Amino acid sequence: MDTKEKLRNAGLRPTRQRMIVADILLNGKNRHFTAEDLQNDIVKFGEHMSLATVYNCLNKFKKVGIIKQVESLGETAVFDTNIKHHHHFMNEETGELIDFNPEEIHLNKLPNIPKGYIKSGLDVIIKLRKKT
Amino acid sequence: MDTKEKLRNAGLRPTRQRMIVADILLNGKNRHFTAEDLQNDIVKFGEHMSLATVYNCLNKFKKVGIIKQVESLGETAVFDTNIKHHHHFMNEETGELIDFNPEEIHLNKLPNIPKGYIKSGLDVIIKLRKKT
DNA sequence: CCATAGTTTAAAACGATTCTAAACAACTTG
DNA sequence: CAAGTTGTTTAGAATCGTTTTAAACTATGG
Repeated sequence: MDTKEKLRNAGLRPTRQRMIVADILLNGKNRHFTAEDLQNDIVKFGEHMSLATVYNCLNKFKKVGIIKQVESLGETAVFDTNIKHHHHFMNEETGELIDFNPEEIHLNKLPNIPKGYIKSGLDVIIKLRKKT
Repeated sequence: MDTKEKLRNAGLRPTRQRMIVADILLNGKNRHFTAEDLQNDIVKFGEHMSLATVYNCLNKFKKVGIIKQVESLGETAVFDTNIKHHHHFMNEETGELIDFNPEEIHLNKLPNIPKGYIKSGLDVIIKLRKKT
């Protein structure tokens, strides 16, 4: 399936800019990147695109599920008076956090730590929605 | 132990502003809050403080371990071409991410979901440091 | 008290992201 | 394929959260 078709299947107009981005991103290899990373890649690719367009494009791709955005707890810093190690429930709609203790979760198999690294922490976020 | 002593024990000068913040935060009840939330509380408390000071203060408190900042993956949006459900290793020093599959982690006990909510997701972040 | 080093502040600077509004390009219809 | 509609791109401005600047201020140790 070529890029144009991929975009159409996703319900997106195959514009010049989206084709470029799709060609760079959807080559089978997975990657993590910021909007600026991608803009740099676009330049290396011999093209140019305004950062606003990069964002537009990524947000559309995200909306139709071609890519994901890595989970983060939003853009503003949240502080916590609970200094014991603990995990969080997060209300997806509001961003509101609720603590839970590490004893309430049991992890008995953990992935192998990549070579050359040691584990320095582990955080679990359980996302919640209001029951309807 | 009074507030002044608490701050001194932590190695911080007990300034007027820090006393106010400590009095508001360290009352035994845990809470999540942003810098702006706290500034509003300070106003309700009948005091005033510039937002820069609120940030300074929270960052110092964080540094000495009186409070924590809720984990987040930094301030810039990170996108991911891997759209399957997966978790992340994160290099704490660089922010670099590495995926791992959900099968590589076994969660056999999960905390009770708060009343009125349903679980809509679960993310694990394992933080890494370079082995020395 | 004095001197020093640390702290507070308003205002400016900053970096990431979104918005604006105008030019433009893709799609639909006839 | 022409014309009109609708969606997209863009530069530049705007916004938001946070940090820096530089000057006034304050806690601390002698």
